[in-house]
Amino acid sequence: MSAKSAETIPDIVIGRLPLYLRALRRLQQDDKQVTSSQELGKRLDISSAQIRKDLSHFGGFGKQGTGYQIEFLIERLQDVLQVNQDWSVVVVGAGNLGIAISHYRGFQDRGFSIADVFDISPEKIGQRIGNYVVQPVGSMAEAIHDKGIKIAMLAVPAEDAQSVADQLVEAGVRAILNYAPININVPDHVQIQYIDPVTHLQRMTYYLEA
Amino acid sequence: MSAKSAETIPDIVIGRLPLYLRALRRLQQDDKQVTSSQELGKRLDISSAQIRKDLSHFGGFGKQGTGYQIEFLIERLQDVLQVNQDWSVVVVGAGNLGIAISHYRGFQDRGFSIADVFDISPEKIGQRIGNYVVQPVGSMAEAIHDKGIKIAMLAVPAEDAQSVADQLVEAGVRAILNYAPININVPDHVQIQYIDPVTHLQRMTYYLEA
DNA sequence: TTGAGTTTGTGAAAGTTTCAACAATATTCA
DNA sequence: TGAATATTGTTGAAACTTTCACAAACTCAA
Repeated sequence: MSAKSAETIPDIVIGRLPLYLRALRRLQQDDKQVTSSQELGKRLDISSAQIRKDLSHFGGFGKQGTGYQIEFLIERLQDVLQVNQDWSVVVVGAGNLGIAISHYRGFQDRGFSIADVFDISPEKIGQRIGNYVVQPVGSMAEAIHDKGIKIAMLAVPAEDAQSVADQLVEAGVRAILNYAPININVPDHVQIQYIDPVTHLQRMTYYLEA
Repeated sequence: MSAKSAETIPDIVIGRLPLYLRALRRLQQDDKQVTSSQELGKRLDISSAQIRKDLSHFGGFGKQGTGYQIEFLIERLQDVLQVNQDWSVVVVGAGNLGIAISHYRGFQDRGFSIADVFDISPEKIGQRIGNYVVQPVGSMAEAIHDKGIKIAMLAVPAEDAQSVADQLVEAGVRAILNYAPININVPDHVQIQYIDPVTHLQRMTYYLEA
């Protein structure tokens, strides 16, 4: 019943909230008004008890006998995750991957806008990618500082990832989504997440019959 | 000391093996011969005890007082994950994302080769993407069957993802890496993994100061 | 050869996460 | 209205995961 804002919420719970949010928005698109932990759980392949417990960390969002008002729950989750605002993000690296990221339409309506795209290579600089013009890495720190940017997506070669990450942190970035297939060390006050499709593929091949 | 091949290895352990493998290959590129659980742990931000325990599930790969022979450990992990062979993979969806995936050079030397790229839209079919020519989805099942393909990467719009996944499973695919921002239901004998950068970003914004 | 210094593999303890079950409350419909 | 049905939030137990701590085994230098 009560919001337990004093305690620390387990990170694993936080990690599921974006999945709930994504599923809820889809239900909303299908013109549904109300859902239940059971329905949501079925879609997400997560137990209904888990979903109720996760949500209960933030207060009583549901109604016994009825379930959850989708619109209301979406708003609450957006508040919790702080995606009820728009975050400006920079992309570093304008190779194939950086270009694909910069073209991706899916960030906008989920809380993120790409502000600038940077690259180190002279032949990339000045190149147009959609609405962006590739900027030199040399001007990155200033742009991040001036625009108060806190989030970066890193799409540079693995060899350069640590050094670029260091520069980003130095410039004030507090969250990095790293697409380079290498681990990066950042200070405790900086968030880091990884995207490496090959690790997912390798995790699956373990279970395949040869 | 002993390989406990009879018991089931926790999936969470399997999920870390690709990270170990990735870090080891990087150490190898730096011409290192030997490493320790401590060194690896420092790079990966995982405790050394965790790494030793994970590896011990598969047998004693290390030597007391010395550590792990990098080349040997890489081979063992590749065996365990079944990436000591090359897996043929199909890409479905030839939009921005599918094109970026098809161009990505990073699959090849980690155990995966793209065999074919499919799309449903007539204006995409026949289009060249690097070494591939986009094939119609109509011919997908036959190609998958004939080539014995077990793995697919899904880069279609969210609306189409479930239906395409169903077709893939029907055609014999046993592992799907889904880039569409939606949950998909597959039978128990089919592996599924997700890539949705926005969920990672939203997980990080929770921790940022507004 | 001996002793100091490493590092593994592992059993037991501590910590974390999931799940089952149920009282409380709401809805529906006869 | 009242019985049948649905669904939440929560408790406590079960399951799972990580960490601790140490004997055993190896290296190296004196």
